Amino acid sequence: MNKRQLSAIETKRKLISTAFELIKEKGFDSINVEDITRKAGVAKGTFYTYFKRKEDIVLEISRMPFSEIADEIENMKDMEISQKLSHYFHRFMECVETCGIHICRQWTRDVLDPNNTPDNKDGQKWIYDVEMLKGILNNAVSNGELIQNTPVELLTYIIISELYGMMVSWCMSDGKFEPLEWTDKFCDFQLKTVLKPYIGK
Amino acid sequence: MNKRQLSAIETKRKLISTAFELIKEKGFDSINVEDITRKAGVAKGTFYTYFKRKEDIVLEISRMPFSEIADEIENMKDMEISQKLSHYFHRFMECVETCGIHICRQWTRDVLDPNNTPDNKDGQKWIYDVEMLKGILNNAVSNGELIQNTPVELLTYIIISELYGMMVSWCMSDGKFEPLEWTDKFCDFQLKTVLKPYIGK
DNA sequence: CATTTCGTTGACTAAAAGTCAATGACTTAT
DNA sequence: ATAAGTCATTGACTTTTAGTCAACGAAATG
Repeated sequence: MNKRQLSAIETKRKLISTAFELIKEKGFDSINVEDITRKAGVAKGTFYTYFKRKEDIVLEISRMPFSEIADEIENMKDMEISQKLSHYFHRFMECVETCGIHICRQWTRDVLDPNNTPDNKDGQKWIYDVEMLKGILNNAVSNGELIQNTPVELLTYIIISELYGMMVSWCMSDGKFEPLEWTDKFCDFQLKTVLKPYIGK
Repeated sequence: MNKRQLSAIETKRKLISTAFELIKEKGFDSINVEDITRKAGVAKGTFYTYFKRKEDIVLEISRMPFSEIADEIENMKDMEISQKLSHYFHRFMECVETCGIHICRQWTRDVLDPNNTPDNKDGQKWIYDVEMLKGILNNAVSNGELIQNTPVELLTYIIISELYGMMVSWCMSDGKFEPLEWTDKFCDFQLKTVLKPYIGK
């Protein structure tokens, strides 16, 4: 990797971290692209070298903390399904808290934005979550933890709904409650209930 | 009420129903304010007599179908809590289907939009839902259906999360599943589980 | 050293949201 | 009946900011 490529990566990194700070503090709509580029020390046009639309940077910002979760789950291969899912829930909400309300708000708005071009679809963490969860469940079916005719697709959507619902409610309520406290107290419980009919052996 | 006031009401009604059709068909971002006013047969400026921002009309559009639910619940005074909640879930999803994916998407985006001015806060169905649910639960506590120290506030948020999570997941998945089918199959079940520890007598 | 590549620049364009002074049909007062 | 006043309506205009692009020049290539 040569000097040019390195500085390009550095420029993009700088833009992402600057945007993270600015959005976390002031909110997405209160800042414009020039605020980001000015603070990052580059020209406005540079932003559009790395991002198609202003909105796209939020997907990248959130990808950072959330992507770690996938690796962590990967390392829990031999643990039982409820532990994996509990961990996933807990860490998801931890990331929600790390990102803060402005970024979670905007992230949700982005994913619901129909102008979000198909090229960005892979920037949608949403997709990964669906696949990751399906993987966890399918795995549990393979090794007999869950019975053969478990409705994996359906359970995936139920579980994801719960998580996203929690995040969205948190944003809507302007952060009135503690996301983590809530997950730890109630989601685990609900999780076990949803899975119970399908537990094998 | 004189002729002028009547025609003003009619103008607003026309704008709302025209916007409903247009947004349902093409999506909020694909149409502009002039598309709405042109089709409604009024000038652009008229839109801003009735709505502060383009976004505000979506809150009004969705208020129409959803507001009926409150009345229906009111008329179920003597029924038991699980029936009330089941009905609420079912009707909520019915309204989601009636509004269609474009409007549900934009509605969620609006409620999460920090530029949504405080004057509009009462246009946010969100608030009504929270209050209505709290009412149902508090009622059940009063008449002994639920035990005295039921955490009403917490349960309210859990139930709402579930509903909104379902709607948001539906929007995110581009309408891949049938909202109503889902609610009827799973939410009732989950609902009963969440309430079980607090059932009185 | 000549040539090409490509990250960077910032003035410029585009698009549509939102404004507001003027209008005239309708209401009210005399 | 007429004048005075009100207010819903109008559409040209302003504002804002996202997004474009031709030109630049430092670094890579041969």
